[in-house]
Amino acid sequence: MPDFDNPSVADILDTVGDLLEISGADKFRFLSYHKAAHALRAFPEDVMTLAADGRLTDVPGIGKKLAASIVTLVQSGTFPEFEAITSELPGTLVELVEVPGLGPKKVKVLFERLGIVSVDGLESAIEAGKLAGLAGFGTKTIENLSVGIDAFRRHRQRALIADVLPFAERIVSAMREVDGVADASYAGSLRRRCETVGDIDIVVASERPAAVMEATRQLPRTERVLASGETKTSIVTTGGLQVDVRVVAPSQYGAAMQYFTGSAEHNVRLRELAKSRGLRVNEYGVFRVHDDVRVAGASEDEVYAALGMVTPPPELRENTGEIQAAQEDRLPRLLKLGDIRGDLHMHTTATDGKSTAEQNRAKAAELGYEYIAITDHAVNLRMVGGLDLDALERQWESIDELNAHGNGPHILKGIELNIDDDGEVDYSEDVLARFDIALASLHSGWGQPRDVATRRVLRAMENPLVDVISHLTGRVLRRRDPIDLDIEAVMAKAAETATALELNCYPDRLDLDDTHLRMAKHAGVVITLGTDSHEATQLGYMTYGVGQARRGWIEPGDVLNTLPLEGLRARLKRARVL
DNA sequence: GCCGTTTTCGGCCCGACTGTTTTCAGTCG
Repeated sequence: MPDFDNPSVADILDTVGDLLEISGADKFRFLSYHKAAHALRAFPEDVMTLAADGRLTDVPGIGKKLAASIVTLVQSGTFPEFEAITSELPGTLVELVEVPGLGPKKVKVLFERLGIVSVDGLESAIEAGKLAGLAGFGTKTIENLSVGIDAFRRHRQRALIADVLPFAERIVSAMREVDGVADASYAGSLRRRCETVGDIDIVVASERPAAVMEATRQLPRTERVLASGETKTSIVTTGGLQVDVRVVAPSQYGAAMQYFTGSAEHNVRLRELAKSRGLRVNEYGVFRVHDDVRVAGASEDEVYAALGMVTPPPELRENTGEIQAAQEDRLPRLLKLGDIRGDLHMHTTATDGKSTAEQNRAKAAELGYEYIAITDHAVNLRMVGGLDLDALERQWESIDELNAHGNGPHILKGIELNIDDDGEVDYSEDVLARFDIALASLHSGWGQPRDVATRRVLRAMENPLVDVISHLTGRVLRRRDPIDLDIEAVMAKAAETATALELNCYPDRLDLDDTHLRMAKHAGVVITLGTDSHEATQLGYMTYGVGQARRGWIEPGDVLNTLPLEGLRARLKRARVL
């Protein structure tokens, strides 16, 4: 029986949905595939169990038809609808839809008229001038497609941390079950909490490496074994992700973890430092050069101590000042998930969210939060039903009701405002004054010149009732480049006006990035963390934001929502004028 | 294709922006 998990089934459903859309199928038919895929990804039970128990229809969005298809899929590796659509359209068309500027309709034209089935094919066709004269493809569109292809190439290589981390954790669990294994962990960019990762590095401590190598080759979703030797095996998963598993003796585990966690730059600097002390560092330990005696290696702390420093947290290991800080024992005490007392950015069914305020509060209670802010879209974002004054009154009333009755985290009345072309926001001052917290963000104008875009953000920060600028650059990882902003000017204005900047924790945003965060800290700008959750389960995305914050050297004192509720209120910008 | 139901079929959100097919389709969110 083929091995499937929720993401791999979801990926197949998404492919069918995309191909159906390209083929011109009914909108609601292809959307139902995407809805089912999305629900399956977030569903807390495994698809194989659900299929075996006949409970797939428990997943919202999966009805009788899709349940039967999924059962067939997990039993046979395919299902009739998948076969039918992939015989009509090549599956590679899906990648073309990923190119910014290309949607299903244009992809269909490219396929039918020019036989283009891939991004490479599209690029060749553009270079050969074959698109000229094609209906719907003017000079400007063709020009934009070339840019889109570049962006596609630049962004597609690496996987999002949120897509990889759960899989890596399952591999680690599997490795720990292998006979003779003393310890196992993921290392590399994943352990450093990079926002995207190119592969998964696993380090295993065992005296019986052969058993570990065998277990690696047998991992679920292994498509291809690239290499498999005595202590190292590399595989490629069905999702195209490379996994490298390395086995060392338990006494070498710390050195191997240090070595494979990197970064390369961090390790180079460390080895230079070791050499100056008459030492040598490799994945097996720290050795004295003159007599080759091993002086450390069982633990990372031992390795770093041998080199005269305390252990820097993995998130800092980029050779950007952490080694000197570690030598001087003045490493920051980085933010931890447990420091977060509430989530300051989420949407509800009042706009484009899937959960109610009450459901979000229930999830927040699970997470141990003291408060949350409901921050639905403001009126000018009409495409998602942004809230007008009447809708606001209704929402405030229901929040008052929830806060008065029932227990759970306190709900703050928030809003996500739109920064318009002049840097103004959706409501007048008297309305803004009635929120507990107001975020403002860019939702348009992605191609604007730097000075124009920057002016909008600066203007918004001058509003005394805009507390936070949310997802500052608007980037979407692997999909949309950040808007071109004068970040320095933004930081200076934020500090001057006491406007907080949000670290948006949604996995494909993670906006601010690590560099911006360090800039903010340096400038004395306060940070908020918000998940931008569109359904209650996504409140769990906070962990990815905390990882990013740590990469940005952020400490609890830099973050507003580590404060208790009254402390938070007192520190929001509006407290100065209200 | 799912869902809810006034149980057997109709509803499923929609507006702004872009480029171009100059009156609107396609993309985006």
